[in-house]
Parts: sequence; structure tokens; C-alpha cells
Amino acid sequence: MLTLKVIREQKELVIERLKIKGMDASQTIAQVISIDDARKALQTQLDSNLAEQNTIAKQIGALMQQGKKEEAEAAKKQTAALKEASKELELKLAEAEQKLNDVLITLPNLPSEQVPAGRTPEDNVVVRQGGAQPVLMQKLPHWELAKKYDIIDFDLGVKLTGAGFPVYKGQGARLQRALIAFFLDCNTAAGYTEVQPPLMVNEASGFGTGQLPDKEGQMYHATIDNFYLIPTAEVPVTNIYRDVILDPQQLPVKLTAYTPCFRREAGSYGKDVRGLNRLHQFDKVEIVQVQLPQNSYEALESMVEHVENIVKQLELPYRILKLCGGDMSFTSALTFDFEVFSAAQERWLEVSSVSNFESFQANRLKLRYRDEDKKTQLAHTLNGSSLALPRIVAALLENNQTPEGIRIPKALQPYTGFDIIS
RNA sequence: GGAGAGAUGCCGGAGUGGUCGAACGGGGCAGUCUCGAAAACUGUUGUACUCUUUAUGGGUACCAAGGGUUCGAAUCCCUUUCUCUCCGCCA
Repeated sequence: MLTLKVIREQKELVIERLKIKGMDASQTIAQVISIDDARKALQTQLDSNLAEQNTIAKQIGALMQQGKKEEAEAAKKQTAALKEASKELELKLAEAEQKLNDVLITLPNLPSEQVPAGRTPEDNVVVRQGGAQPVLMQKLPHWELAKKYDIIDFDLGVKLTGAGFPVYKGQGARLQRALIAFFLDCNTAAGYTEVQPPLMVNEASGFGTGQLPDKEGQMYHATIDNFYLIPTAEVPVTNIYRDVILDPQQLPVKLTAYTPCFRREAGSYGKDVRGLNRLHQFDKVEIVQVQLPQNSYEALESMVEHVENIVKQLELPYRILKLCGGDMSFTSALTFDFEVFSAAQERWLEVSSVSNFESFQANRLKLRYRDEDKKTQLAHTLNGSSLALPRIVAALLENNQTPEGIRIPKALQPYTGFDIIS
């Protein structure tokens, strides 16, 4: 959520920047300002009403103590009208606040200056590319390899739950566990503290990171207890810092978490969802940082390098994209996507997305720190996948297929305990 | 799931209708002392909104959350959430 301060004080800049995300915000901004003006007027009026009520109440107290019953009774009558007016003002104020909030949450984050213009994924900018394309004797897609080596059973998952809930078996299950442990070790070695959060969150957490109210349909909802299955570890991990004021020496916060992720993915179809490409339940290791504003872009850079280093160790062909305004998420100020090339499907698969949210998330979370003047300031938050498993597995299987079996990259072998899937 | 007790500031903890944004203690911060530190002493110590003559200024709200009673609520009532104790169940 953008801050009112920015909207009010830098109106032109806000409108300008949101154009890069393909939005004409001028009307919305005008609306925000007029609602806020009304809100302020109501607040002022209500406050002075309440002040008067408080004064009278104190007088009544004093009169009672002096035993002046009749004067006290007379004063009581004065307050009736005030009370009624206050009640009405309170209602109107709450209404205005609600309205203001409703409009504010429709405004996406401002893209940073670095964000390239553009509307579609084709306009994203490739910033780096690495890893060698494999030369394959055979080009089976991963879902066929999964069947051939009996390591991932999609049909069995359908029996147990439904489409998009695969069962990993034997070396396939071990590969999952190996990747999770490998990623976590890479992250903790880089200074991230490992946490294991709940896989279900309450409503307040859903609001905190912006899944609610608008993306409600994307989450599985346990209605009896009103809990939501997390779509990403970002939700519980970032919400650790909801309503928190940090001392500057506590920053930066660097956390990593492995969790399964649950996504309803309503409306997906076709080759996009084939095999491991898109699942309802999948494993992901996430990294999250809370930073001082002046350090957040440096931190973003270091997160990108960190993820790149992991992908390199997996010996996969990859590229890093800087997302254009039109392809960025609602909450992001700058996003780098990682894609690995899946040799049999002959397409790039997104395996990580690393973003700086600046203060957009923090404003909604009320995540602040105290600056040198002891004033509270919004912190900056960043997160990224480090990494999401299914598409990494897809690429590993497809790119490393040989007539003898599927080779496991060196870095992973200590974790799998085998060097080939056969 | 049943019965009972409870939730107060950074922490501990007092407060059962007015003088309470909240005693007292600890912690933090600033100062005195010191070459420096410790100790001691003194002062200070939340968040948000808002107004104006933007100031070591005024007002309002906040004692788990939401509602109610009252001229007046941390204090009384209702609902919800959470914690603890006992019983039941259980990896």
C-alpha cells in the first residue's frame, strides 16, 4: 500500500510512475485526496466534540464530589446532544477511513527508476545468461522421465487428492529432500536464519502480505477455523514482522524458510500445467530480508547474485530477466526473474522471482524501525525464491537425461547420496 | 471437547467507576561524578491520528480485539481470540 504522504506530496511523480505499470492513476489519486480531506475534517470535528464531552464529564465529577447534585444533573443533559453528534461523526469517520483504504489498496506499488517500459513478457530485459545448453541424445519431457524411472507419480496423486498433487517416490522423493536441504544450506551459509513457520495462517496475516482480500480465490481456505493454507512462505515469514518496530541495529533481518506451498491456480490449463510446470502443492525455499531503505537495492542485488550462484551450482542453463512495468507484480518496485531452460520442452521455466517491495508491504504490515531521530520509519522488505523445486526438478530431469539414466549435478550428490537416477 | 482463572506500557507488576496514559520496580536514553568504566544520584522514556501562531504547543484515540451500559470505563456487561490450571483425547 502506498503511503498517503507520498500520494499527497508527490502526486505528479506517482501518476508518472504508475504509467510505467500501464495505469492511469490520476483519477484515483484525486479521489484519494478528496476522501482524505473529508476524513480530516471529520476527525477534527469529532475530536473537538469529544474534547467538550470530556470537559463536561470532568465538571460533573467535581460537582458530584461537592454534593451539588442538581447542577450535575443539569450538566448531564447538556451532553446528550453532543453524544449523539459524536456517534454520527464516528460512523462517518469510520466510513471515510474504509473508503480511503478501499481506494488505496487498488493502487499498485511504484516501479523503481530502473524498471524498463513495456507491457508484456516480451518486453522484459535479459540482464545475464549463463550455463551451457546440453546436447541430448534423447529429448523426453520430464513427465515421461518421471514415469520411466518411477520417481514421480501424477496419477497416484490424482487418486489421493486430485490433479496437481504429485506423489514423489524412491529416488524422486530423495531428490526433493536433497534439493530442500541443499538450498537451505546455501541460504544459511549466506547469513540467512532458517525458520519453520506454520503452513496455515489467519486472516490478519493474509491481509498483511496482501493475499487478502483480492487474491482470496488463490488460497485454500479451511473455513471451520478460518485459516488459509499458505501460497508461499513469504506470507508467514513476512508476517513475523507485522506491527513491529525494530531498532536499527536489528536490521537487516535475513530469513530463509522451506515450506510446501498451496495454490488453487483456478483457471490454468494446457501445456502450462503439464507435469511439474504448475502444481497445487509444491515445495519452495524462500529468502526474505527486511532492510533500511538506503540499503534495499544493494540487498536486492546481493539476493540476485546469491540465487544465481545456486543455479550455477546446479549446472542449469539460466537467464536473469529484469521485468518490465507491465509484467511486474502489483506489490513490487523492481523484480528479477530467474528462468532455467528445459531442454526437452524447449522453453524457459520461471524458477525464482526476486523483488524489492520498498515500503509498499511494510506500510500494510506496519513494519517500522526507529531512525537516528527516534522517529518511526517504514522499513523496506524484499523476498525471493531460493529456490522453487518443481521446475528445477523438471529442468534437472530433462537436461541431464542420458541413455544410462539421469545424472545428478556434483553439488547435489552429497545430499542425494547417488549420482544417477536409473 | 468440559470446568475454572487470566490478558495492563520494552519487561515484571499495581490499579475494581472520576484526580489514570496509567503507581512501584527493572530495562533503555540523557546528565552529574570519573582519565575511562562500574556504582551512586538526577532527569527522561509508547503508538497513531489531528489542529494551529510548527512548538521542549494544543486536542483525540489506544490497558488482547469488537460491541454495550454510564455525564464519565483499564475498572461493570456481552461476544470473539489467546494464555494458564484441572479433566478428557492424543503424535
